[in-house]
Amino acid sequence: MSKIKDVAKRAGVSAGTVDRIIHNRGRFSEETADRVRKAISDLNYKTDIRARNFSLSLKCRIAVLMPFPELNNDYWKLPLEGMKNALEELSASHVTAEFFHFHEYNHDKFQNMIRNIRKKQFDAFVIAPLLHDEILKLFDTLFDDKPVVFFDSDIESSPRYTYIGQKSVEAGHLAAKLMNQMISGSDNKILIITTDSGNEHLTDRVTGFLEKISFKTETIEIPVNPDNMTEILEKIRPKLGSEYNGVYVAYSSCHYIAQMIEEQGLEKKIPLVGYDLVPDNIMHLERETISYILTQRPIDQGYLSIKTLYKKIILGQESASEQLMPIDIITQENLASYIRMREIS
Amino acid sequence: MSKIKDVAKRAGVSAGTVDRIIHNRGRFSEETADRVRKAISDLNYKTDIRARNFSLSLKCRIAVLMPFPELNNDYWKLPLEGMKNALEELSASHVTAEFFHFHEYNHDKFQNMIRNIRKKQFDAFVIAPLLHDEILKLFDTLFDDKPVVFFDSDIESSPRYTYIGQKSVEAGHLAAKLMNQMISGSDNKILIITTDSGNEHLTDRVTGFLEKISFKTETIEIPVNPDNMTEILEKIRPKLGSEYNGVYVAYSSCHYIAQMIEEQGLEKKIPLVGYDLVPDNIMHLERETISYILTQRPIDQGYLSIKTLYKKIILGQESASEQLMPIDIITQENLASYIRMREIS
DNA sequence: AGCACCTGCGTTAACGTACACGCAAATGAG
DNA sequence: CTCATTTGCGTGTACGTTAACGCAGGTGCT
Repeated sequence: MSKIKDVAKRAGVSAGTVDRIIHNRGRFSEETADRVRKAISDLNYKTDIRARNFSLSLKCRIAVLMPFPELNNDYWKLPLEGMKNALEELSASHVTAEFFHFHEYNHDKFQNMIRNIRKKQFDAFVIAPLLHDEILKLFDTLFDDKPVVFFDSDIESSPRYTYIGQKSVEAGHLAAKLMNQMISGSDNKILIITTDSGNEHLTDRVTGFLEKISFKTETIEIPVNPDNMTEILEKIRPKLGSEYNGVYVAYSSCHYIAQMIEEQGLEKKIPLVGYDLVPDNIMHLERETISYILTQRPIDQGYLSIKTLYKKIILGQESASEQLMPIDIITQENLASYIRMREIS
Repeated sequence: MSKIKDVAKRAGVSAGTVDRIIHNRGRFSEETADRVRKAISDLNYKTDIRARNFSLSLKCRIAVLMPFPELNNDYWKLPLEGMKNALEELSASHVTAEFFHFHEYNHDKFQNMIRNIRKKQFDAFVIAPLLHDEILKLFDTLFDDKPVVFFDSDIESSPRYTYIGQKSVEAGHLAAKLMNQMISGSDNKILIITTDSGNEHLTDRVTGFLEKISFKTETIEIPVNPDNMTEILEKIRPKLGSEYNGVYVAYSSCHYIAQMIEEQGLEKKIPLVGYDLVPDNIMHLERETISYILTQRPIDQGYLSIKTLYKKIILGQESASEQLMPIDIITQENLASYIRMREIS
């Protein structure tokens, strides 16, 4: 391995000059630059990243903007867990993060949070961009040219660095295939449950499902923060097993239905497909009141978000502009193996 | 962040002494050691890993011992791919590997390979320990105290550092559940295909399957390197769809059966469950002649094998002694998302 | 007592890069 | 022709840890 001094000697200049030419800073003549560049390629010089890191003692201070972890049936705890894993792994590399949480529908508090972020210095951002418009405005006023990673959902029109996430239409297709397979006979009806949040993932998961399902369907939209949840559920209860022969829940609230199925003594008789390995869903998978849970690796999404910024800022390695997770099928039989995996990090 | 000199000052000694005490090397008195340890905890001193790496300029030269990549229907290309990804990511950290491939049943050539390995210097080993006894002998004569990672299968009695792999009985259970779900009626028979290799994973996958399958079964053992493969297949062909109502292949050769199913025009009529995303299986998944493929993330196994050694040798971070992969269910609908994932890293 | 050896610890160079500083030569303005 | 400014490049130091080296004082042996 040749060093910067070797290059300098070969080009007949000093190490300082080589450094200036490599980083295109300070002043130098084009002729020397050519000689130096030739020497670099002759010797196959690569700057020693360890010495570089040591010398620069780069820091990577990340601000994470995402909903409160306990929202959506603890869903947001999952990417959070992945981020914490990455941060621990990289703690020695001076990668740190500060977390800023918000409610999806409280714009005032969001603005307040942004004011807090402005008071501090960050080198990069990880964001679940649920509040499209608010986030877009920040590119001019807050992010400057600092790298921004979106996870969970994307704003394609934005100058973000990378999106780490999911393809939800495909997930809907898969859910429909599993449902089709579990139900025999033709005169059946599937209940689809979603919310009125306007969340793109949810509409995509429903659209995909409808494209491939072989049975009649009926869709119920549950409000985001329902004050009358029991009432809604009670309307569904009597129809389970009679009118509805299967249930598809497009988000993490699947366990509510599982609970009712269990109370009605209909386990294993009503196929139930939902999303996300949140604690209540795990419990019902174990009892087989939920047939299948689909996930797009939220823990990995969190992990990769931090890791991607580390690679860019500390190692100077670029990543793909889109990193899409596979759709995992989880059922009673492989659940344990998934939960074990979490402990690996 | 306090530095080693701060600790030294506080304990009234020099930096060299602190270093010796931290690493428990050289000579020092217990009294000074106590003072220094107190100073370390008072100041919450952590050795700066970047400075440490820079100073030591640690190298991690890994020898990888595994079957030739093209064996088992290209199966071994998968962990190999994961290792190459890790090596590229870590190239800047002076992690390098040399690959030594063997045939599972050629002991002479294996010994020859070992002689070649002895000629060079390695800091760590990654091994698919298919030849149990041969590998066990190497702990005394080759590995010394260097860390050894086993992947794919394990030798629990050995002093290896970590095992990265699979739980195959569970995979068999899952395969049976999927098969049960795809077949209605009761008077059915499932064909089970395995080999006579004695490979533990295969027997476990069959055992697990038998524990949970609801139908009659018949098992055919195909020799490892069959000279009469066509003959064997032709015996099966006429029974497909008549005698056998489903096929379970416990290893990566599933595509042979898929091919026959296609030729007989029995697509989607005969459920077929197999293992591993090798190219031929991918093709048949797309055509839906294979219903489900199960995998235990061989690419990740390779990736983690290298990464684990990097963490230990370069970062000084220990890993769990067993890292088990989840069992992934792959079908036509989520296949694309899995293949996309490969390109992330 | 004399000598060899051991113990505990301080000193120092080395690792390779980045960057601030400043000198000398070249250039330009008047 | 002089002085100020710009250009091109060399010098030197900092970054924090490691580990070789060696010194001073103590211990043990003959």
